[in-house]
Amino acid sequence: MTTAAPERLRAAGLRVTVQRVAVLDALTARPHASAETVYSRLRGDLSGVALPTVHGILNDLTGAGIVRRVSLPDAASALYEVQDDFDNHHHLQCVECGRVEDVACAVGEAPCLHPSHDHGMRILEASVTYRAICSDCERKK
Amino acid sequence: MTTAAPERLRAAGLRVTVQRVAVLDALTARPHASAETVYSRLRGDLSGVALPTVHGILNDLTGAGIVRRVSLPDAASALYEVQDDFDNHHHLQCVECGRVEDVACAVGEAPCLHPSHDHGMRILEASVTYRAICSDCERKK
DNA sequence: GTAAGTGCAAAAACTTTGCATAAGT
DNA sequence: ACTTATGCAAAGTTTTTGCACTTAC
Repeated sequence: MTTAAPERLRAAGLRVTVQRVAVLDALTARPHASAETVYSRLRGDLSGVALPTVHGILNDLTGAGIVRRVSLPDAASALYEVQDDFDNHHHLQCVECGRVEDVACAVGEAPCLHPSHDHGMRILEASVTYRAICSDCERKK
Repeated sequence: MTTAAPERLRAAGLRVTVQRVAVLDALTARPHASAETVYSRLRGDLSGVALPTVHGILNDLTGAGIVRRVSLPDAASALYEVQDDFDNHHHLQCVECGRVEDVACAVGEAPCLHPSHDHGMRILEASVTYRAICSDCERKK
């Protein structure tokens, strides 16, 4: 069961504002959204939200660990998704249309993979990205 | 054994220019470089290279499969490295200083991992990124 | 000689910064 | 009340686009 937005914010020690709740709800409804995408969704519900504010909120939420920032090779901008601590998944992206799908990770806990040599670094997490071509794009070629 | 830059370009059907050779050589000498980094290295050897040209060259080389574009979560810009078809490696990045290290992949051929569900997509490649903290940065804290 | 690549300037896209105003606790 | 967040404008970065000029084949 997913925890509601206000509780998540309070638990992280952040103030509960309509904007933050709206961003979290928008991301919960549709993950893998860019700041721009979230912004355009909010414009329907909230009167005067500004794009820089959305960036600021996403940064705050990312810093608090509520949201995860995902950098995919075939996306122009950073994508965001709500962080479910117990759901360590990975991403599958179509190199043509940029569509993103979640893929369950075989191992339950993060980091789910271990490098052969750690170069003296302490591993925080492993993320796997699959570059692929979706059936729709394959057909168009 | 690595193939020399001009041969690589010709093999890919690209014209051999001093700029392209210089970019390839710079990337071979030091991988994980951004367009800006490559640009600043070229300024020493070549007279009038422009940053937009470096971007253009990197795009051409990436399109031809000679160079690989790497999007890491803790790097502001895209990084590039020469594509060695028989060396399928992954990346380990320090979240503090952004340092990048290569990690050999257990399996020799790409894609070295397979998603549990492919969502109807044809997988092209899998890339693994480890977020970590290097010993230098750990000490500074 | 013809097609392709480069140089540079200008612009586009994404994100951050700064400060007055507004809202949360 | 006090502190923190938002709105907006302006600026900073990274990357792309356009076109005259040059170079590779």
